[in-house]
Amino acid sequence: MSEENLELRKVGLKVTAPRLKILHILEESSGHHMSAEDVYRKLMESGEDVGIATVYRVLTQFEGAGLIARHNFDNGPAVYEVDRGDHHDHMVNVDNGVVIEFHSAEIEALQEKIAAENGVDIIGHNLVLYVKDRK
Amino acid sequence: MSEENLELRKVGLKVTAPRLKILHILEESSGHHMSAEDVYRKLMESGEDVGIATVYRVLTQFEGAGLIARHNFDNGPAVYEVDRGDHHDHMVNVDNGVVIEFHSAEIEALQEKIAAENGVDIIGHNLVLYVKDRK
DNA sequence: CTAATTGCAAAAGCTTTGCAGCGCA
DNA sequence: TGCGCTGCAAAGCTTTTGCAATTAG
Repeated sequence: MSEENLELRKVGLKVTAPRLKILHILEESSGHHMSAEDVYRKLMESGEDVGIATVYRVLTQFEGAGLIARHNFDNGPAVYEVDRGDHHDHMVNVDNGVVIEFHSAEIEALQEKIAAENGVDIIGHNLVLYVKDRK
Repeated sequence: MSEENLELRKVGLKVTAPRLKILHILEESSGHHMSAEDVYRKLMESGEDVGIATVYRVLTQFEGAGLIARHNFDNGPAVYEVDRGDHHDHMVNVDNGVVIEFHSAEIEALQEKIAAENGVDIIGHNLVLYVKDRK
């Protein structure tokens, strides 16, 4: 029984061909962020017979199960990446579309401090820096 | 000549009824964030005859002119607010939808530092904290 | 006068949903 | 076998666009 097989069982999802294929695509595209359309295109390229609706449904389930993380960069479609537990934020280079991941414990600490000052608890956050190459 | 009238001229936009009305709605709803649909609904309530397409076009123009700022909170439609030049980020209370604005010079400084470390310049950023009331 | 602006309706882009059939456990 | 899962097509929601008529400067 493969690892992906186990990952799916662990989160209570039936092990089906579409789910395995989609999870596999996301794992091998590690480093990139994939939109539902990107995943669907990859499936088509592999000659797989999976509907776009299934891609959306599976991505939503994976996200709910904590297997993947969803991000919304400004406009454009939502993108996903495998959630390795290492939280990070993103820098999007608007010149070439390259996405750099980063993490700042200091920023996170400041966020907590600000939330505390307002009497609330943070349950999630979204930080994206839009950048350009320095001339 | 009204102030709004001047604001429009200053950014090179013709002074038309739809633009004045939309700018007015945004200014009097200060504090809230308005989606295109929200603005359109207000126009309808006032018996104004403005198309939703015009609302979208005008909001886009206002944003380009720096009169207003656009935000994308997770899912849902884009929302706008008058840009008073005071940059700030947002905390969205997921329990009641309340949006709190905040600003942290420390966080901004850290962002600049991180960008510098990666050899890029920040041209914009997006920071939203999703929070809950503390129990 | 003339380019900018507008309303309408249609279309586009992304995502969700209804439904009947198929397949995992 | 039974419920979950799937593909397809249709619909939904937000936003954009083509076009002819209108209007600001």
